[in-house]
Amino acid sequence: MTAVDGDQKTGDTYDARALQDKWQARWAAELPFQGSEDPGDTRPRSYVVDMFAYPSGDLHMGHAEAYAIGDVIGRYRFQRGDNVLHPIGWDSFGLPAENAAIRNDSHPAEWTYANIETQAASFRRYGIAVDWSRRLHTSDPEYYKWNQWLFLRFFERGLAYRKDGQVNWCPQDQTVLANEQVVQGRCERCGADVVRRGLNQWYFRITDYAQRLLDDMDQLDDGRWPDEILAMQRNWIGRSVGADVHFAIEGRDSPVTVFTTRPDTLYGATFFVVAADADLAEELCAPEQRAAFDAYRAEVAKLSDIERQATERPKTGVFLGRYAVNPVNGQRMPVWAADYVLADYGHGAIMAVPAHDQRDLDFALAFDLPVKVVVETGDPDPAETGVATAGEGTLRESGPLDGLTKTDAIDRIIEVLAERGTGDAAVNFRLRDWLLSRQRYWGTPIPIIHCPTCGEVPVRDDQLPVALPELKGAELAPQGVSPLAAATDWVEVDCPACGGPAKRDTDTMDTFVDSSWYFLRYCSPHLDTAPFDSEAVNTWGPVDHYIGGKEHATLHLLYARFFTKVLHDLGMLSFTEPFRRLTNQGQVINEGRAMSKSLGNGVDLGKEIEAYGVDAVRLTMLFASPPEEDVDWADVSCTAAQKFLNRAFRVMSEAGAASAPGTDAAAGDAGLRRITHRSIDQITALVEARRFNVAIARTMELVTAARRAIDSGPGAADPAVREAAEFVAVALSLFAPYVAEEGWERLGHTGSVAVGNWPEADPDLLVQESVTCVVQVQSKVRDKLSVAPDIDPAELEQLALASEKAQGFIGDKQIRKVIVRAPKLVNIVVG
RNA sequence: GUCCGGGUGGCGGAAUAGGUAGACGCGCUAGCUUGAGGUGCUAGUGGCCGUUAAGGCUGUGGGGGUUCAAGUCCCCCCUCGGACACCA
Repeated sequence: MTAVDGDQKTGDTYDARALQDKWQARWAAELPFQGSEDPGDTRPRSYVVDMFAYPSGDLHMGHAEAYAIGDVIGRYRFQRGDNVLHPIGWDSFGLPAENAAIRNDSHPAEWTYANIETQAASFRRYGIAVDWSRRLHTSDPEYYKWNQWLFLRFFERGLAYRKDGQVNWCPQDQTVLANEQVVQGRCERCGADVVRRGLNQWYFRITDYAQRLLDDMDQLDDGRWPDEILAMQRNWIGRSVGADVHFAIEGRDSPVTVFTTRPDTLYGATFFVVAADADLAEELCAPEQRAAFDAYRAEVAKLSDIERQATERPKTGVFLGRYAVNPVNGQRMPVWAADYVLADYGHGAIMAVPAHDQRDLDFALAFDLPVKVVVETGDPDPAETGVATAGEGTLRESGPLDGLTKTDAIDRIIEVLAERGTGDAAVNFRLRDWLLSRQRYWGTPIPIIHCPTCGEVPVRDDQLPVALPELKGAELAPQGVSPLAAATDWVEVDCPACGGPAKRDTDTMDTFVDSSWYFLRYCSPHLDTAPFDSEAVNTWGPVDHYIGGKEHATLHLLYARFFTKVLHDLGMLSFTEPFRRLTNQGQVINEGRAMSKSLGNGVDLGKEIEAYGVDAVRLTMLFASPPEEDVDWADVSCTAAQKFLNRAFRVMSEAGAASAPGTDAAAGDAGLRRITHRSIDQITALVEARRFNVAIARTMELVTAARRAIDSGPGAADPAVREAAEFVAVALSLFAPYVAEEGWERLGHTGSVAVGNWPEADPDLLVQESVTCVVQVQSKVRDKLSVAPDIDPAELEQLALASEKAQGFIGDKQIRKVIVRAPKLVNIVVG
């Protein structure tokens, strides 16, 4: 029984389950939430997108929170009369389906599509106002075909390429991972320790867009995206400014370049370090050091990322038996290989300045290398203290830089290097290219054919999609190479260029490719000639409001921005940023912790809905805290939400029974009307500002005011009561759509409340008859006066000074000053 | 270590062009309603002092400062959470 039992005394209550069934059927029949493509439709367009769901099972509390927030935003735009596009889809490729298929000896599609249906039914029950006709699934060939098409466009532009490299390998999932998918040395998905592996893999050249990804953030700041996300992306992109310096290496024809942010310390460089796993280290190693180097390299290769990144780990390395030459003073510097230098940042080699860089100092002290102070900072000698000095100071023992400040020295040395042709100003980014190959089955096949004579040959557009071969069960078991490799019939093809025997690429794409552009596909989800209709996308897009979790700060949200810029450059989009506004919902936790099976503190969404009804669950989530804050389910009460909804429902019912729609509100009780219009004014602003918890609080106040008017005021038949009750229905349609619909019907309306009913507040009714003015003496409140809102300041001052209570505190003290802020405050300063 | 957020009643949270701190809700207390329980309704509820009362004092992590006035602005510190983490 989902109803709250009523009895003779409490009057009408509603049965949540009956309402859910009734209105779900009505919405399904009447389709009030479709986006219109009619060019003659002049309503303003709103494009609201929730991050689509992964079909891992049924919806859980986290979905309930996120989709409730997106739904309020979408429903508000519907109420404002916009032409709203609020679509829904599924991110349906990915590992869990594959693992389930291996367990159950089935095909990943079975598990995937069954879960999608379960979730779709739950979404309908949850009452989200979406356009079901645009539904998409990324695992449909009609969708992933366009992943392949887009890949080929990237490939043509050199933005998709293959290279050998040390890649992140998850030994559990038996696949490589992008940098963004390695979280603190572990696989983002399964938590296994990631190891390094040398492999030849496909990459997207996201680094080409590093600067634009930074620059375009000025379209996203000022509260449009959370500062936190922008900061995380900025850090992830990691722009550093400094110089490239070319060092001659004895016995090598060409110099080796290093990047440094401290070129001013060049005279303090005492040794040179090459990343141990870089090809350069291999090349520079002198024969007599070969054995030591090989042994060291083998050590390094064994380390997991976790071990490698441990902060207190002592510095290790090996001398390569070679010398570099400092371009400014001819100093010979021993060349070492070490794993604290990263192969894929900068040039994979550094000049080491131990006096002014802590890592170099640690290394120097470990291997007894010289420390030379060239910036006098006033701090004690690094060689003695073990603490490098990185602050401001004055240059010394640095030739032409002597006496300069750090900042001036940086500018000067860059000039010197440039004059001599041994260096230049340079910028470096921490961002790495996006590794997109995956050695797993349930994803988009990479549409490339490898031909022994022609090399990498793209599949022709008219041959797309390259559909997945049918594999299932044990055939999908991870083996370190893609399961696709075993499908020999599928792999072995003729080369599209020369016709000779060739092989398909057997890797699939990272599923983040799918999610990098799905929000564009919604605008023309059934188009079969292009990934999306540019005109439709340019009309709807960019997404006005995007809702989803902040765990995607440096994953999906970064990739989607990158894709949008590339597609813009390809002439397919008019805009360069995909999401105008971003809201990150908080998590639903329980008893202070994330819900988890091991803690046994999970809360089942289905059971909560069963017990309290959808409306009460939605309202509870939205009222508990601001959308971006976490909600602790142990701290909230669905019962309270249920009680409030019943109160609201009774007000709507009683008003509906006592008067008819269309009643002129002007004749109604003026006091209640003022409250109603103030509510309209405030709730409008609060919803616009995404402050749903406060908007709900104001709705509660309005219900209380209407209740009072019915019970001890002008009575249920007063037109002002109807006006209040109708706005209650409209406001609740955002948060608790079922009871809002039913209440609207009780109010005598036919059709849905959900679209185009948002009222404007009447400015005349926003003016209060009287306001409370506080009278302060020495800034402490001593009296309160009821005054007209437009009271003359001089008159107010006189009233305040005349206050007996105020006089009691003034006594015989002299009045020094009177501050009047009519009509709210008067402060009398004595002394 | 660096970078972001936060610290307001017993609890979730309101209030920032500086101007009545604690809206709304939970919980709690009392009363009405009720066969009982719940629901519903009414009143109260930051702390301290005060015989109930009237009233007073105090109060937004701590300490300074600006101001007639500070939860809000400035400086210093403490603390909690998150992200990144050998990025040269």
